[in-house]
Order: sequence, then structure tokens, then C-alpha cells
Amino acid sequence: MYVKVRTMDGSQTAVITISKLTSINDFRNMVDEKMKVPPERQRLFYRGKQMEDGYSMFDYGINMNDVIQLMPKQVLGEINTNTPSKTVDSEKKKSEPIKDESVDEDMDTKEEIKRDSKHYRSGDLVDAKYGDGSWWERQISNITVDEEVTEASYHDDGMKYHVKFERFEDDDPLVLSLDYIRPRAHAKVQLEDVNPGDVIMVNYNVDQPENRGHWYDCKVKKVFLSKSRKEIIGSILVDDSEKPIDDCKISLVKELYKINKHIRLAVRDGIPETETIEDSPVKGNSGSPNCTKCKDNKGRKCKDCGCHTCGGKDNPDKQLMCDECDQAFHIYCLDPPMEALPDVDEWFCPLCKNDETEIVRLGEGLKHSKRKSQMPSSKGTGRDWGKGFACAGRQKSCNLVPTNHFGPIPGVEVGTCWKFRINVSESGVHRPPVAGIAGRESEGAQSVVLAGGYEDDVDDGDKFTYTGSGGRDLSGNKRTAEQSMDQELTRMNKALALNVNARLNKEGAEAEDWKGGKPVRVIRNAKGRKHSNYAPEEGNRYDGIYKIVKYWPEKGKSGFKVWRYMFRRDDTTPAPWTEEGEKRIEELGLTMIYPEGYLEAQAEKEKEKEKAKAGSESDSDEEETKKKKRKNKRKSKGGDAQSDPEDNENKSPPSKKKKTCGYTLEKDLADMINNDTEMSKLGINVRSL
DNA sequence: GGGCCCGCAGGG
DNA sequence: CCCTGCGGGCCC
Repeated sequence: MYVKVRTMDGSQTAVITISKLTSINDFRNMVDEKMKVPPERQRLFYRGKQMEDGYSMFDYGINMNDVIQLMPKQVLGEINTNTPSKTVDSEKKKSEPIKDESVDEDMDTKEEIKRDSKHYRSGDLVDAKYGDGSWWERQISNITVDEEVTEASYHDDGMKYHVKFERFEDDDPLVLSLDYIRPRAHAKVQLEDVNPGDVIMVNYNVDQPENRGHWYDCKVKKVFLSKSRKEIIGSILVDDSEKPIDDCKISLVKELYKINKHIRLAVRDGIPETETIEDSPVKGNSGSPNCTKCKDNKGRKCKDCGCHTCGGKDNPDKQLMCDECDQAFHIYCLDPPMEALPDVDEWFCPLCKNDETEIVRLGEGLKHSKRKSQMPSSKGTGRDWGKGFACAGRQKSCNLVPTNHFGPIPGVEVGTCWKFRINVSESGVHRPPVAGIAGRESEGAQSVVLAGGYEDDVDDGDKFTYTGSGGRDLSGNKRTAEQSMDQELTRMNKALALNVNARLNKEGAEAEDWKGGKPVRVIRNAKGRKHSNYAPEEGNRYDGIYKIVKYWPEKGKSGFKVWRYMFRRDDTTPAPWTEEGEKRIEELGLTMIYPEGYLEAQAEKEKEKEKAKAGSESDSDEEETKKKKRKNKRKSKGGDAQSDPEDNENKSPPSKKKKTCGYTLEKDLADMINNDTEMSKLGINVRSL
């Protein structure tokens, strides 16, 4: 499996192949190779949690295609520009095309240095809006005049604000106009105080609404305050040029923030300006630019923007800022007091430090969730289950119909193919990731997969026999085994029996009117090719609706009793193996559905294999030295990066092209259309377009 | 090529 | 919670 690593500003992304047991330490080296950020400079975040050495991807619950944030850090005390990692960086920079804005900045810094604007001065902490409407904590590094703006307004004051991530000086600043920045949000809003029509800042994930995401402005439509339901329904305001996303469910209601407006410097500085104007160098960067508690009154003690213990704003150079809660503390107000500022790049206040130990415990354990702590991997059996899809989870799930929905899944055509069972699960056609039968013993079975697991099963396409489940000894954490006991008419076997249009009978039963039974979605897997002529060549294929005609107990090859079922096709759509069906599939342009990013990752793997092959076969000193260099690099984290071989797009693409007739939609687009609830209600799908 | 054995998801 | 399971990759 693979994950994406992305820098906070999204400027750099890499796909890295890992297994769930890949350690964070090893992962850092992979990030180094791909993104040229040495391990000691990496801060890695997953869902807001910093990833620590000594743990594994599994510990953090990483799944296929997840995104890990990379925040390169400035290593304290590393001023020596001759250190290898610095060399790598500066060289890389040089080789990159120079961006327009950095040119701008260079010129600006020559002309006018660090100007203040009406509302801000360099060093101020702000929230900055990115193109997608998300807000990020940034710091103003410079303010320059925007020559192109002729008329200043509240939205654009004719200045250019250069913002970047604090503490990371290598970051290229972003240049924004006034309406793309505002004072940092810091005042929380209680759900009880939120009213329809309010605009507040919320955390929302546009792609996966159930997960944590980025910060957006939200126009509140409804507020739910009941004990069982605490959430906000509102519109997420994305970029101005686009329509807001309406009716989003905001469930992270403990993290709502008030949106701050621009405050004129004169107002901000207020009365105390006359008193302690000498202190002003600190003003811009020693705390929130506008404290609502004390209104930034320099003379007043405030535990919000001053020392959290004594409230004093004196001795800012003796104050420590907590990396978790952003509260400041005098080192001498701490218990026990500190002599000097600690030489660490991260510090947590006593309050948050408790949390930190909790997090550490959490990483180790999985004790927290009992389930995970029971798992073999947590007990250190050490078995890795690989970089593939053996244990990958779902990336999406079908919410179009409930899990116990009988009959076709709207928008999923007969003949649709998925590479892996987990992809079939995502589609809703057959939900269990491993099991062959989906159903409930109280209401029947919704779907089955034919994968040739039982030799006695006979498949004639329109009719086939199927064997129930159970009767196997699965101890040793197995998923399949030899039959070693009788199967019972319970669980999934009973569910299948309920589909038959006949009274449930412990001896078996046959329907008189078989078409009156409950519909079963049938999926054939390529593994069935061993014994069936109707199995697909690759992956899993949806073959349409069948009914179960009868069921009976039987002595299987093993000598133990098994339950057997006779299925018969009852679908007006032509079966995929018929000429008509084939034609239809071609017309629809159905192509194999893979996990997102799978083909790309696979192609890269191939490329690397080729490279390795070329390296070992063609003696070439060059290749040998390259390999050595890479080895050295890994060892010493130094070395030069300039020699990374540029792949001159060699040969042909690794994946064979599927032949299609006429025009076919791009897979993603076709999926989107097919999965669109509203459209499918109207009977619109790729076919009908 | 065959044995081993893991998480995931969902039912009970 | 506990139990189950016609996947899947790796190791030998």
C-alpha cells in the first residue's frame, strides 16, 4: 500500500509505498529519498498527531492512500551552511525554476523593507486563506506595496502581504492581498452560542466528511443541541469564485472559532502605546494580535495573552510558548521554575504535557482500544503482512443504500469489475471484505461471491451450486481451512435459506415459484477459473441478480455435512459472458476499477524494478557508483542529491491499453456520475449519457 | 506453488 | 463485546 506525503502548503507531494508495519524511522528515510528533507528536519503529522520514532504506521492507524503532512523544521543550532543537508537543499533550490513571487520578494526587500500597513505589521500572526478556501496559521514576514491596485478598500488595501509558516524560514512566502488574511482565530465559540446565520470557523473535511479536515468558514444553517445529536448543518465557504458547499454536517462542534476582523493598528495598540512604546518590538510576535480579554492593553495583567500563571506581560524573553495550547509561561513561574530557556524546539506546558504522555501511551497502545491491543501485531509477533492489499481497509463506503439492501445497487452495472474484494466492498455490491456470503440470519442474504473455494460447486453460468460457510477450524487466525466438522443451518447458511421462496426447513427446501425468492447479487472472482468457465479473467465481476431455487444438506468431499444451494439467474440485463452482454459492456465503456492511485503506484514499482534490473545487468560503472552513493546517503544522511537520474520517459507505458470503441469517460468521472445519488434517482448514469 | 496468517468489516 | 470469513502477500 502507499500513502501520500504532502508539505503543509501543498507545494510538494510524494507517493510512498509502505507496509502497515513500516516504522516511522524507516519512513523518514523514504521521505528523505523522495522529498529531500533529511529525517532530523521532518515533522510528520497524521490527523493532527505528530508521528514519533519508535512507532509504526499501524500504531497511527494509517490506511491506504492516506495523506501525511510534512512540516520541515529548522534544526536549532545548525547554522553551519556546510552541513550536508543544507547543501542538498540549496542545490535543489538552485535547480528549480525561480518562481515569480520570489523574484518579487527579492526586489521588494531591496526597495522597501518591512512596511507596516493600516492593519498589520511584519511579524503579526494571521490566518491565511488558500485557494480552496481553507485557512492556515501563518505569519506575516513582509508587507510591500502592490503597484497594481489603484484604489484601496477594506478588502484590498493596496498592499501585498507575504506570509509564511513561522519557524520554518526556508518556506517560500505566499503573497496575498488583504482579504486573504485576518487576525488569527483563537476565541472558541460554544455550540450553545451559535445561531443560524452566523459565520464561524470550523474544521471540515470536504472529501471525507466523517473525518477531520481543514479549517473553513461556515455559514450556519441549523444547530443541533440535543444530547444524542450535537452538530451544525451549514454551508462551507470555499473560494470566492465557487459556490459554497451547502448542507455540510459539522460534527467537530468542540472546535468552533470566532472569525476575527482586521483591527487598525492604532486601535490595537491602544492606550498603552504612550506608556511602553519601547516594548514595541515584541508586540507583533509575542502573542495574539488581538486579545479579546484585555484588548491588548499592555498595562493590564492577562492570563490569556500574558503569562498563563501570573498574567504578566513583562520579560517576554523569559516566556515559553506551549506548542500545544499556545499559552505563554514565564520560565520562573513554572513549577518547578526553570533557570533558562530550554534548548528544545518543542515545549509543552504542564497542562498539555499530561496529554502528551497520554498520546505516548496511545501510540504504544492500542491498550486504549481493546480491540487493537488484542491484535497479534500489537503483541510483537513481528509478522509484516506486506506492502500490498492483503490488509488494506476501505477508502470509501457506499451510503447510497443500507447494508441490508436487496437487489441491484443503483448505478452499478452488470459487468462492472473490481480488482480487489475491498473495492467490491466499497461499491456496496458485496460488503464483507473476505467472506463469500453477505446476509443476516433473520432476513436473508444480499450477495455472494464465487471464487472457487469449494471444489464440488458447479457453475453453468445461468445456474450454479454454492456451498454454505462454517464447519472449519479457523484457529491459528486463519480465514479458510479444510472442512473438519458439519455445517449448520445457522448464520449465513440460514440467511441463504431464507432467500428461497419456501418455508424454512431444517431438512432443506425447494421453491415452487423460484422467481419469488429474495434477489441475490452475484459476483464472480477470477479465482473461480479453476473450475468455472464463467469466471472473469481478472478481479471480481458483478454478474447480476440470481434467486436461490433450493437448498439441501449433503455429505461433502471431506465427509462432513455441508449446506448446498442452487442459484438461478433472474436478471433482464444480458449476462457478461453472452455476446449481447459483452457488447453492452463495451458500449458502456466499463473498465476495471482499482484502488485510487493503484495503477500509478504499480507503474512506479515497475519502473523501479526496471531500473534495478538495468543496474545489475549492465555492469556500467555509472550505475554502480550511483547505487553506492545512494547507500552512503542513507547511512550518513549527507551525500549529494544532484545525481538523481532523470527518467527520460523510456519505452512504452507499463500498463497495456484497453481497447475501447468510440468515446469512453475517464474512470473517475464515470464513477462519479454512476455514484451520484440524485442522478441515479433520475435514472441517469454513464450509460444513459 | 503451496502454506501461513494478518486486519478489516459486519453480524450476533 | 465476541465471532466469523471463497483475501491477499510473503516466505520458503
